[in-house]
Amino acid sequence: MSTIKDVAEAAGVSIATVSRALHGLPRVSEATRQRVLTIAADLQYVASPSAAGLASGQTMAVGVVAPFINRWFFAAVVHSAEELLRAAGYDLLLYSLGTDADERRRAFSGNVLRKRVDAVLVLGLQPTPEEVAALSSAGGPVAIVGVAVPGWASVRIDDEAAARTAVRHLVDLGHRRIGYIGGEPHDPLHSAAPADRLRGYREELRAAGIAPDQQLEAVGGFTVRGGMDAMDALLALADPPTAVFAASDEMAMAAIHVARRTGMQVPGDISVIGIDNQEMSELFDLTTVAQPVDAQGVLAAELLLGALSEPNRPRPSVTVPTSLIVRGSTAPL
Amino acid sequence: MSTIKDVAEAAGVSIATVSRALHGLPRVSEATRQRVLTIAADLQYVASPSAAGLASGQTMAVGVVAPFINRWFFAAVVHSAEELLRAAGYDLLLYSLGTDADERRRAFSGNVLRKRVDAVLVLGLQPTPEEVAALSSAGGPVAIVGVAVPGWASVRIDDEAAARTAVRHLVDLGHRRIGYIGGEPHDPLHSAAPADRLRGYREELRAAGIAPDQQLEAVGGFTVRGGMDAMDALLALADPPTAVFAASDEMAMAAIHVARRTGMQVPGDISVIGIDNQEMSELFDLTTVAQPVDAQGVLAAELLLGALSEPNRPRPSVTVPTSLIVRGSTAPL
DNA sequence: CTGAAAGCGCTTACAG
DNA sequence: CTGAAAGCGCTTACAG
Repeated sequence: MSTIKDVAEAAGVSIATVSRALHGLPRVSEATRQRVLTIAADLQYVASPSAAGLASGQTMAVGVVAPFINRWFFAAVVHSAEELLRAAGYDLLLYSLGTDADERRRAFSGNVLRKRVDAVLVLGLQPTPEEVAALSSAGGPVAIVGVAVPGWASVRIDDEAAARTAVRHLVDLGHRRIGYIGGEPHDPLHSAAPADRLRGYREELRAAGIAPDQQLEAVGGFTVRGGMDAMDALLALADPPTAVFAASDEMAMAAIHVARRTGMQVPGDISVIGIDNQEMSELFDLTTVAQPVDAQGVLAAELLLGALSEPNRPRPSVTVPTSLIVRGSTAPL
Repeated sequence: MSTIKDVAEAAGVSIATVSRALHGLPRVSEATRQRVLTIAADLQYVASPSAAGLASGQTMAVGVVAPFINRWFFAAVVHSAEELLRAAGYDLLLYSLGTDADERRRAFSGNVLRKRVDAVLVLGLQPTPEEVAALSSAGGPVAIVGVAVPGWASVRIDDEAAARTAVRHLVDLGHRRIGYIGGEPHDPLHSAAPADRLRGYREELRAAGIAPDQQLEAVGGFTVRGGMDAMDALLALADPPTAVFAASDEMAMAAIHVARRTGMQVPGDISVIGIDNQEMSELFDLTTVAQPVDAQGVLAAELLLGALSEPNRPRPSVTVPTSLIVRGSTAPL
């Protein structure tokens, strides 16, 4: 495990020169730089991140804060953001919060992240004003995916518009009794998307002259299990819906499964539409509103890297477009 | 952003005493300890990981090396391992390798991880002997999920046995012409499971007196897209299979979709079985060999923490059981 | 029980 | 173009 001193001795220069050469700084002769580079490679020298971080004040790490890493959207975004971040020399520190409020407080307190990372990427969480203040005071730039936060760079889809697109599609097919499968009413994670999607659902119904009916709004919690339970509840209604809009593809697929298990035809007896367009959706022949997930990860990484290199640059708020993908799970009433 | 000096001054003690008090070390009076703790909390003091790491030689971080973080198995294992690791005070550094050979070499070189993390958790990769040597020489303990490596703690299922269970189920139903959908023949990631599952498939066929037929072995690459293509190929055979064993649920679901799209009934015309038992599988009424994914993540974390606290303890190799889950995608010939 | 001091391995003005 | 030296914020023997 060689240190900078080993490299310096082998090269016959000071450790300061080694440091400069390795960082591509000026004030090192080309000949010296080459010699140092060669020797460093020979010795398999890698600077100690702890020492470099202590001396420079930079950790060269980015914290990724998400509710769950094992959910399609978050995993996909992290995956596509990682490549850029790593190429820029940053390591990724993972903080998946689960539903633990304490864990969340810790991650957002700023004190933990402040000394560990240079920047933070927040996924799918709606931070409270206190959390925004705490994380912002940590000093480093923050980028957030899924919701716009003043002062932070953000990337998201227009959740309300996406929901309206989905409902509009069902309305256009002649449906009037349209169910909704969404998130928890009191989401401990304060995710942003669910509330916007619910609002979009209601708005588009109203725009079509349909009065929203609370009975038609079921809780799916963005899980397969929850989606099944929600669909069970909707089908048990005295006056069940003829179409269902689920706020995620996973819940939509669960809904289709439940409908079929009950002996109903999809879309013959009931139409189902989701949001996401994930890999599996094609297998269910699911009509859905597609959101570009790779693009969101890449954009978030780019915004973060931009903020890191130009701290005073304004922090953009980017909205990426969604698009209706009509497959076979929806049909005219 | 308070430092240990701020705490020391406020408490009227030396920084050495603050450090001891905060770490729960002996040789600090209870009264002093309490005072320091209170003041540290007031000041929201958190020790700088860089400084602590440089001084102590411990990073309090664990590196997670996996091919893809956005695949069901890896995401689920990371998720369940994270909780324990974090509770023990370790941060998680994510290294997802993709298919980039250079990136893989870097992660496995030992030099990168050595100075960044105290231990490494490898997921679903079959390291070469050189990689084992390199990572082992880094000094810290390594745990690996998905394959046994001498000298490393490991957690896995018996992939060959799981495959045999799946094939045996089909054979018991009377099938003789059984297709296989598996990984790439020349997997750049050297994943371990695919080869073992293929071997199990062939072995069980032989045990049933059936000669393996290369034509029935299709490449699905563990993706939905690949699974669909593989099934297309199998169904296009002059003498197509009456049953298909896919090495993952995702590929199995893709196979079912393709069969149905072709107008076939599942399981009426063709039976399909997978491995995993992930959340979605119930939606496809998929018969599968279940593997306990949470347990694997938890066990891997425990083995790693155990090795961290007792470096000389032997490194166990744990095999967790799989079980056949019979649903509705398989039927007698 | 407590403190002074060395040292961890770098980066970065400052001199030359 | 290069080096000596200070300093980053801790931990940890060593004294007392």
